[in-house]
Amino acid sequence: MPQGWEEIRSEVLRRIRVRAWPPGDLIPTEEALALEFGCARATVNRALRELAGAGVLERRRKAGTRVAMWPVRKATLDIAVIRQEIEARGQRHSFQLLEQTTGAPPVPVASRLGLPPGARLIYLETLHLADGQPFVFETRWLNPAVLPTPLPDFSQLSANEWLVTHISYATGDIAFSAAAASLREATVMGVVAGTALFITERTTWTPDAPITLVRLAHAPGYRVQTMV
Amino acid sequence: MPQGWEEIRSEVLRRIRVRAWPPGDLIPTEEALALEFGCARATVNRALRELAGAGVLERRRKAGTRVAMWPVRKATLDIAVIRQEIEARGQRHSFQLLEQTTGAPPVPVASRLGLPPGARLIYLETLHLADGQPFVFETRWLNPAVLPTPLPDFSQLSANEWLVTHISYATGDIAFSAAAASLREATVMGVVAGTALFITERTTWTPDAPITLVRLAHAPGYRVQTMV
DNA sequence: CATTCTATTATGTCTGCACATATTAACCCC
DNA sequence: GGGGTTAATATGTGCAGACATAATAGAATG
Repeated sequence: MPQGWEEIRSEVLRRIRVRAWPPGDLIPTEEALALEFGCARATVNRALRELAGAGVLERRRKAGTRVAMWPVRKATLDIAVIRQEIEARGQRHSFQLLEQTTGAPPVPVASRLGLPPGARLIYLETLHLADGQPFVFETRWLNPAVLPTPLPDFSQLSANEWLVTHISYATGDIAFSAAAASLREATVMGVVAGTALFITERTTWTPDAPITLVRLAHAPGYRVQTMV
Repeated sequence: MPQGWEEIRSEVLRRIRVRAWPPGDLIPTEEALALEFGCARATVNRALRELAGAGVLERRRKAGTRVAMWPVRKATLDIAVIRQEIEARGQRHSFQLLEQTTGAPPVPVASRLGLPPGARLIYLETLHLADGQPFVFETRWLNPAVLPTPLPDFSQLSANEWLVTHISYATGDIAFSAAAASLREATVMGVVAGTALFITERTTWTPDAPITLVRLAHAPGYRVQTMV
């Protein structure tokens, strides 16, 4: 049994769960709770702030704190480097650089990266293997402006890993979807064309320039999982 | 330009991004940073704690704070009630209860919920529509022990919504995957069998008992998106 | 040389206080 | 009653100081 702000957090959560404080209800002020729990207001604040961050409470100055009417569950996913993800499963990671070219990307790619249609980008196709079996097929458009000259050798160190270690903490967005395997994907991954694949798409930016747009097609059976 | 702990957070992040503090690097102590920024240690602590929560920093007592070597990006997804999700797109939500039976679930379902193989559960099939078009096909196993008698009328208020409003803030886990549409799913959703569907699976618990296991098969084109 | 004990150190958390800020509720005046 | 101003209030954030805790590095021991 913890004590301190974590105990207050769980006690408040307990009261919400047993519906002592039902959804939409206004709960006591920080001051009142501090008095009840015999602690400083800052401690209560810490606990309630956490719950508000998790979407359980809604807080507004002067209006007070109320139990969220529509609990927008916030699921947090850990997005790791592919090699790490495979090794965390106890498997051996390897990869093959299947293609590397330079050219003008399709219009949707350029526009998503905020580049003019004629911009020249590097295009990479990499197959990542877990214990020798296809795991992820990575297709990537990469902005050469963020790379050194001469270019890194992406057949030795995967672009995935090179970027993480050489471009620190860019921002970006991630999307998940499902798609049927294209002929190319099917061939590379050794599955029947049309197989349902789990797709991850990421766009990454520095404050100044776009870095990369990558599409990861995961082998059948892949799952992204969270503990809430 | 903010000031206070948020300014410290962005300044630290900036230094990491420009590689003044490269991955794996030990950064100054809270005390040193407090001195540099001319604020209290608590303020620095707040900023660094946020960055550690985001996976950018790794902190250990006595060992100090270092820039994460393998940035495990934490993507946060908002999981809303289906009706809300549809209405947020500016579409009209409706649903049809297609089936409601009671019986022993398949063994994998029972074991995932931690129930004995013979336990009797309620089984529901619900189709959610957006502007009259199939949006999500929901198949759900529900523990009757958490329900009142008589049972709620799930043809009037969807199980999805009933649970959210009557069972406050349970815990659980969420998984995403891709799967080919089964014959049943294809028929219900009006797609060709084998179409790649985006699947969400959720297990939900109270502290005492399992509540529900639900599988959501989303219509083609569905995406889950995050801003990091 | 290996191992256990101990002191040191950086972070984790708490307290009590203060002031800032957003927002509501009350008030006044027309 | 309507509309705009003002006061009250709950949360947001800040500070300085204190002690707790974990983990390391060094000292003492076999």
